[in-house]
Amino acid sequence: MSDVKRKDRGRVSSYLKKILTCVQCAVRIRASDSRCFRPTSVALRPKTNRVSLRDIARDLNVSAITVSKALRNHKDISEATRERVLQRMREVNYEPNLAARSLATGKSYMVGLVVPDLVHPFFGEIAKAISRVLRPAGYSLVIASSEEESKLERAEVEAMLARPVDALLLASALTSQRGGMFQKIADREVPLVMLDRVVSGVNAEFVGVDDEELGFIATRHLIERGCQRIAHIEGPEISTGVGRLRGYRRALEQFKIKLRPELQIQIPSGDDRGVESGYHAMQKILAIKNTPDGVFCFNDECATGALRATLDAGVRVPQDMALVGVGNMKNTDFLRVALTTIDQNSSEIGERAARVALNLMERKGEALAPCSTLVPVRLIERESTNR
Amino acid sequence: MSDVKRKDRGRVSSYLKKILTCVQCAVRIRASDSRCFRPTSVALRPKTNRVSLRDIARDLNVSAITVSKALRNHKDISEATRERVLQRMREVNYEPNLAARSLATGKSYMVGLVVPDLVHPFFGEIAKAISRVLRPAGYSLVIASSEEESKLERAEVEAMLARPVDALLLASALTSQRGGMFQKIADREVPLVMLDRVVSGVNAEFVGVDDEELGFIATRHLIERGCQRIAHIEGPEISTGVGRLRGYRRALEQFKIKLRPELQIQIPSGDDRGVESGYHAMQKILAIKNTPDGVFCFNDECATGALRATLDAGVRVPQDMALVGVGNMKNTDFLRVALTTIDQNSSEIGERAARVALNLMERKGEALAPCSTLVPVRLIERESTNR
DNA sequence: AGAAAGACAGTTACCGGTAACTGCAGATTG
DNA sequence: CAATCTGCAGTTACCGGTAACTGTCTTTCT
Repeated sequence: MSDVKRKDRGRVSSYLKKILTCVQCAVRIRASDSRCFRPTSVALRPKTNRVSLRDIARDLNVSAITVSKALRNHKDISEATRERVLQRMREVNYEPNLAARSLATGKSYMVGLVVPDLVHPFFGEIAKAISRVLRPAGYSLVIASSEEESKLERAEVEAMLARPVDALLLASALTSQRGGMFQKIADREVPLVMLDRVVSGVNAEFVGVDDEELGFIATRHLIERGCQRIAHIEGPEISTGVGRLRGYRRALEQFKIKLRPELQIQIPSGDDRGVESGYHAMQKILAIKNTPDGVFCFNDECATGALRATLDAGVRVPQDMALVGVGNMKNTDFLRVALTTIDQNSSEIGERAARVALNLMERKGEALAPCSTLVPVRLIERESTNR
Repeated sequence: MSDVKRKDRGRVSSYLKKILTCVQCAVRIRASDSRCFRPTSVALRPKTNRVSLRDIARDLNVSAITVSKALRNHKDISEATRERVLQRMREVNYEPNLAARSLATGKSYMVGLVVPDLVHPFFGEIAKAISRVLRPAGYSLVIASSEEESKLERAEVEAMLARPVDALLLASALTSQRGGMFQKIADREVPLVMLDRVVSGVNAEFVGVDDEELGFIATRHLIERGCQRIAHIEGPEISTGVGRLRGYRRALEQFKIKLRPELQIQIPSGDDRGVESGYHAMQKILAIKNTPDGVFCFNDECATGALRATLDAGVRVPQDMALVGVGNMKNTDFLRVALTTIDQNSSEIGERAARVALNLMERKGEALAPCSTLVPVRLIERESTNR
């Protein structure tokens, strides 16, 4: 009741005022002040002291769209006008406000990247490669680190969606699809590319390596080097850890080596303390009777720790113990014993992911079935398995 | 002439049309469609399928500002209305469009970070720390890598200014102030914090270490360990390189050791090929007659290369040759010979820089004189100087 | 010569928020 | 009991761009 009444009132007054306002505007336009709409109060001053498109328009006595068109090399602007506009832009150091453009066009030319750890060179390389591809296409990269925490990851992803970003690249720390984050991304129809790690139940583009194959190659290499009792320092319960474990098992199976569950030692999420975790895991492995003679380590960090533990225990590498890591981290070739490792080709991953994202952004709408892009891995043989 | 004429015409028609339009609007408002302003053509459909503030307003039969105020916990909204609004927001998964907000408020809640190399753990740590501080304050980090190229750096900085970002953190690859980039930043009055490296002639906040002090400490350590002939693998011509060199010289001077210019070998910008550069520089040093017995290396990468070259040449570390690096890179404690190094406390640098940026953003306007924030460094003694 | 097409600039109404002000009922005050 | 204050919602006019459409004037064609 009262609702209706209020509305009614509002309607009538709005009707009258609108006309009045318009008359005022027209009068002010007559005064040839293109910024006439600004209220007389101090209210809305420009918040940033940057040149706007309309400033240039006013200077040149043309309309704003003319300037806008000239800026974007739109066709129906004469060469003379365009030159005049561009000249003035240069003079006053004009730069379009991307927030405004984003609002008007619905495109922000920002791409979000969320990784579990910025410090890890693997993700650093990926970020670098992505940026290298995206930049020439006019996109900026907004990077966030989730610190391997699912809560933070969700928060960061939501912030990115709010920006909004035109596409999202995500190396997820999540072990499973929960909390509706992926649903939200899908609802917004923001192109999504999963990096390095797949999350079960999420139907999105993926770019990374075949971790099972990787685990297989690493383990087979140990077998070929004559290892009989092969342990595995196992990563966390994300797709990479699980995949590598599966590859390890498949290799043992294929070469008819009996699987001994006690030779699988799992370490927690392998960040800053990866080396330490590897050290402790290795100590456990060394304590097993009928000691293993080879270890496939989830990554180079824990392999480094494992190497240290082994040498500290007075066990020789590679003679008594062979070690393989993953990641081809810098300096792994210059540890006390150079480390055999699997190179994941991180910059290739980044590059591919960026290309996939670009494609998705361009042909948005006609959704093709999401694909996996698997980048080949490469075994790098060094001292730690050289026997 | 014709200009005036055109204007005149335009004025009159605009006057009439404006009134007509207004009448139309009022009529459509009567039809109680709050989105009445959308033209009848297919023209401007919402570009993103996300819920807007007005959608919620329509659903709840309130006005847009009411929703906006409720969202931001503005005071003059009743508890009941606020709850109703928030409830609906939750239901429809509303998230404000930050581009729109940015346009309206002039604040984007984005902070730009430009570093020379994303892969380098030093900058990775800094980025992580910055993000850790900025996130709780509601800011996102937009990161770009300049790959140590001044051209790229300028382009990235301009892209950031265009965004626009609320503040800029910059570890510049520039050796001097050229090209007006800093002028542009100053004109826009975007708070600027220089990281790690100062650029001569730029008057801005700086957060980093005292590189001269660092060089002094490193060199003094070599002297204290009994080195007599100390070489320096010198970094590029940026403030860090120059500062460390100066510290090296000051230490020699203070301890009355004659400076031999041939013992200073400069390496180019020390990125991906830092190890390699260090290797070659060390080869040159080893070829000098009256061979040095200690080397202060610009950073850990080149120290790693230097270490390798030394061992490859059959020279013992630390007995015949002591080495000091800078950066406390991961794994430098586990090279063939654990490396003595100077820790720069990168996450402290990042944290401080972020805080400085936050302060600048808050009390924008009342410009205080820019300060230098110097983070203390720490010598980490390891095997490579243990004699 | 008159009609149709083309080149080019301008008008309008947004995109989705927000600041500042206005309006109104009910409470408080002089 | 009128005047003022207060609490709460609404109106308006932006922020700085842009798409789609509308007019002119000129050129070209029939």
